[in-house]
Amino acid sequence: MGHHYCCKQRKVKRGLWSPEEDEKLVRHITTYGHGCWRKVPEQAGLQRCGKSCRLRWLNYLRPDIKRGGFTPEEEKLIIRLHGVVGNRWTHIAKCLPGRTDNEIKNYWNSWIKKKLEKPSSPPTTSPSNLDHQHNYQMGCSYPNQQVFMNQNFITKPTAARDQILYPSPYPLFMFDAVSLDETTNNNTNVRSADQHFPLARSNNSNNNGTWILDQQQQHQVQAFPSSTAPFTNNNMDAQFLPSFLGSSIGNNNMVPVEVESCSNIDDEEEISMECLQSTTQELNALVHSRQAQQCSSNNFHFWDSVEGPSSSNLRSANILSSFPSYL
DNA sequence: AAGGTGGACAACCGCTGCGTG
DNA sequence: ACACGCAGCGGTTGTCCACCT
Repeated sequence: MGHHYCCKQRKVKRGLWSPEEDEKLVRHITTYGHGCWRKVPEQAGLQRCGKSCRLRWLNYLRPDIKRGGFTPEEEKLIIRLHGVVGNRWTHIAKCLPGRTDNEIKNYWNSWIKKKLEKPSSPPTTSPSNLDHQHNYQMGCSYPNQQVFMNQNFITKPTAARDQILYPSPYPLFMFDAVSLDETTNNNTNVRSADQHFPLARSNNSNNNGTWILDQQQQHQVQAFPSSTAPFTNNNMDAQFLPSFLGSSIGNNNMVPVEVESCSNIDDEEEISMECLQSTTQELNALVHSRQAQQCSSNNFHFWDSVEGPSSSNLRSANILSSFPSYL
């Protein structure tokens, strides 16, 4: 595939923008607004694609762009929000005034991801130590999904592993803390979600699917509608849950990595929590709007992608998005 | 000083979803 | 219901530059 439709019609310049081009674009947009982006290059006298103009404006020329390095607070917020929404950079960017999705994405890819993937030194599999480590594995993107793959776990039959990995009728990205805790009693390598993640299921007796965003803050989050329970232990393994820990991915692939616990993140950032709540509510709305259609057709996905067996370079293993791929 | 390497950032590409006819 | 145009999004690639050997 080639250029965008609007770029095929005429010769367009590509690559870095010159100061003159920037000036033309800024002058045009500040005077007339962007209107239809496709017409912008023509009206502004630029040999650029409208899409390119839009990107240049949004990511660089906008007057409210905040320049300079990310503050520790911003970094914490990014990590936290990424734990909720995954790679949905625009959602994260909305919570960081003056920052663009592209900037955050780049920052994440170049810095935070490395930080989170940094291998513990030296790696240890001692169960007694595991409780003090903040490790998680490939395939377990977020702290609330983490499962420690020690020898005991790896050698379990696939079904048993799935039972540990998917103990809840809820998707992994909102792990059931209760189930996890129960599992933890039998397997010390599984950590409770609420130790690491601000989302934990409410203890209310009717178990109606209400989740609490950071139990201390008591932000109520409706994660899934109470009326539907599309997943049962009987059907989830075969239909929804890939046994990605099967023979194709074995012990050798499991590289412990160290990650900062979310519990270390300051909770007093009111704006962060508001933003987090807002983002979560937005996502819940999405879930609500699509839940009936998706769940009833057994079309729910838990991962956008799973590291395949051919991958040998585990240091570069991606942080996998745990978000349902339809979101 | 010159070449190699890796990180940071900017820009591009292709896909998706939405609005409209 | 369908096709099309378009904006927006996220992944990927390209480029620049600082640092290292």
